Amino acid sequence: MGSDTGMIDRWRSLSSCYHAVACQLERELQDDHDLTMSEYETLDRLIGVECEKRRMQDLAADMYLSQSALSRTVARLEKGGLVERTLCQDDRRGVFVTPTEAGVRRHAEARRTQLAILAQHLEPQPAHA
Amino acid sequence: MGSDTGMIDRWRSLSSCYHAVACQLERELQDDHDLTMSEYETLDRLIGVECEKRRMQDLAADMYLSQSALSRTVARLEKGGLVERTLCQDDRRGVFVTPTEAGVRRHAEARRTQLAILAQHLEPQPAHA
DNA sequence: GGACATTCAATGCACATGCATCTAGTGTCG
DNA sequence: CGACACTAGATGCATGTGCATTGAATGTCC
Repeated sequence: MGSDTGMIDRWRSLSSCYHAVACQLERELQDDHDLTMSEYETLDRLIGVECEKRRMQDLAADMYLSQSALSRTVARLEKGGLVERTLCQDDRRGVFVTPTEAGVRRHAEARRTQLAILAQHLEPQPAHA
Repeated sequence: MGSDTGMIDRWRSLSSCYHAVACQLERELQDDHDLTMSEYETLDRLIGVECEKRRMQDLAADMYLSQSALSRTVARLEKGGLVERTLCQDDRRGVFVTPTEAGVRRHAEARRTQLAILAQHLEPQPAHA
């Protein structure tokens, strides 16, 4: 039970740290760049990869979003002109998602906001500088 | 920029760890105890304290929930018979929230689920056993 | 005491999410 | 070829959330 409370403490600090960062990210990405955190993360996954074409499913794999949430997130990004959805010829069930030029720009801008916020919250303890 | 990517990595692992735990908590608390994670957390804050009377505002203070979300969470708990809301006599704007007997029981049951899940995810790295 | 700012909690509203379902395209086995 | 299981992604629906506002009670200043 000593270990129980230790575990709970770790969970609480993990949770509160996460929420502190997430809330601020959500707010500032929205205010300054008109992006949801999920939208930013999605763009980020699309751009941080050599091959700039990814199927929905591949995206979903390393994101915390459910399949339906991702589908709608991509729909929003497309509506905003930040990504394009194209049918996959090999397997016509699949959908390729590619960032547009505007998407790349928006991501670059938003990234600065993200870095600033992360620095603010995560910098103090440079576990492995 | 080396430090940037380190920071981003830390954020990603924080985020993915949080979501892994949170998703499972959300699901199992719901399925086994008919509780939202927020509802459980609220009960937890009410019970983990000697003085068993807390104003909404005090609750909100050490929770990640917004004021409105907390208000509705407490409303749901009350509807489910797990807490009671009573007017605060000193300051009649305030509201005291107290767990009912059923609330205490439900919390105790749910706590076992929580501990099991936390152990599963957080135990592997006993940073300070 | 009376007007005005402030605080606590509740509520209208818009929205992102997850679950379950649906549609369409693929694979498989006879 | 034809039936049936399976997979990819979209969508209906219910719900939990945050922001902005409201309503009531309190504090403050003259």
